[in-house]
Amino acid sequence: MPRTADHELRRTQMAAAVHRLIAHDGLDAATMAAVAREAGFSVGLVQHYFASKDELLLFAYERLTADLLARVARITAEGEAGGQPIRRILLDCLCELLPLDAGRRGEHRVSRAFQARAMDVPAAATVAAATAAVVRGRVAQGVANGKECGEVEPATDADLAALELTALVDGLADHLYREPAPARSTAAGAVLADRLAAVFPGECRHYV
Amino acid sequence: MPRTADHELRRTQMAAAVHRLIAHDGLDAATMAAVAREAGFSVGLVQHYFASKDELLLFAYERLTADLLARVARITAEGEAGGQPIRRILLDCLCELLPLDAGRRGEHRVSRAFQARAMDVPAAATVAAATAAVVRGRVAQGVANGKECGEVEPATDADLAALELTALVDGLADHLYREPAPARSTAAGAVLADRLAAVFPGECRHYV
DNA sequence: TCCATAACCATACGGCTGTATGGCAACAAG
DNA sequence: CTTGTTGCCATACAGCCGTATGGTTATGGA
Repeated sequence: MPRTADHELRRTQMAAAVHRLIAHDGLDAATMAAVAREAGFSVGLVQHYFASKDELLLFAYERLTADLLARVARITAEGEAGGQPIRRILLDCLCELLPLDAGRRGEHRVSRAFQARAMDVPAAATVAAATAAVVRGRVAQGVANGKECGEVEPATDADLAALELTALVDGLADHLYREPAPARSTAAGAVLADRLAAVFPGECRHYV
Repeated sequence: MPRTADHELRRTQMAAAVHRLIAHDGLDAATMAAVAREAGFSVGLVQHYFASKDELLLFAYERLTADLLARVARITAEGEAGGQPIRRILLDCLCELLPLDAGRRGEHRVSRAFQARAMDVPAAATVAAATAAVVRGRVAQGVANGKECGEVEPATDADLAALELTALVDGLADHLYREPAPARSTAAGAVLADRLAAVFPGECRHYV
């Protein structure tokens, strides 16, 4: 066998270059030549690892959403380990989705660019829909769990509550990106906390 | 003077062509050549009315938001003329922003494409921010008016309520676009109506 | 050592882009 | 009926795009 390379590493490097380019200059800036330059490779090598530009962008999108979901999962795990009430864990998770610092602002920009692309490219639409469904499902599960432990009223519709909370955080993210003033951030946080408090009015009976 | 043409009409026709192209095939489909063909003109004529493609797209964006705001204003005027409570008027206005039929789905697609572009083009960002501010301001005004006539609790923060409602409708629009199932539409409508009922719990004392 | 094979690169190519240019046609004003 | 101006068009052009092609380099196994 000839020399070997770390395929996973290479693809990760190229996806990261795509993310950086989009975060800095938008989706149109992520050309093959620009991605290669940004990643420090030749155009030919990018072609070697991705059959087409579409495939490269799709991989970069999937990597982005996977990273985001992993972060949310980590926050959830930490909250559960720390014995936090579900309301608090969900608040942390949803706040993680807001563009509250430079890093998340960049991530939001990349995410929105791909979501716009998802309106034209079916494969990207699948990724967008799947990601949204997972997030909404996790929130719905949290609400359902809240009923078990007494944080949530039994009459609450978990799916409807999850739809409201995820839609709200999506919209707040857009507003926050347009108006990055600190006052806006605190307002958005207040709205989110208020709605979560409304859905989770009780205390977890396991800790009372 | 030589022969005259209706500048406003021509520009409107070209903006409409841009809208149709984006609604059907995305922002990248709106090339100069495609716009000219779609509008039934030559490329040179499009250049005659718009100094650059950026200017054309910006005009098309402004026209889109102006049309939308005009529709909202019309709904508001009709609701007031019909003696509807503010809660009901706001619900009609916000539902107008949801992609509930083919026409509004197309409009949503165009709007999102421009919003994505607004992340790269400052002039477009100005339009996006201004439009969002106007909508939020109108909702806040509605809440403030609701206090006057008894529909809203005096302790309600109008700006915070407006932020929540506009963010919610934005997020719901995205969810609805991804999942056009009728069940999702009714769920989104239920969430919106529920939140409006929470902000406007009272009845207008002018009609009691 | 040698060599098959994968990693990697430089470059060429056709196609499409936005814009610039030059010219023709039509109509209001004199 | 001219005439100057504007509406309108066809085409040329430079540049960038994604992709195809051919070649060079390096290395794990025989």
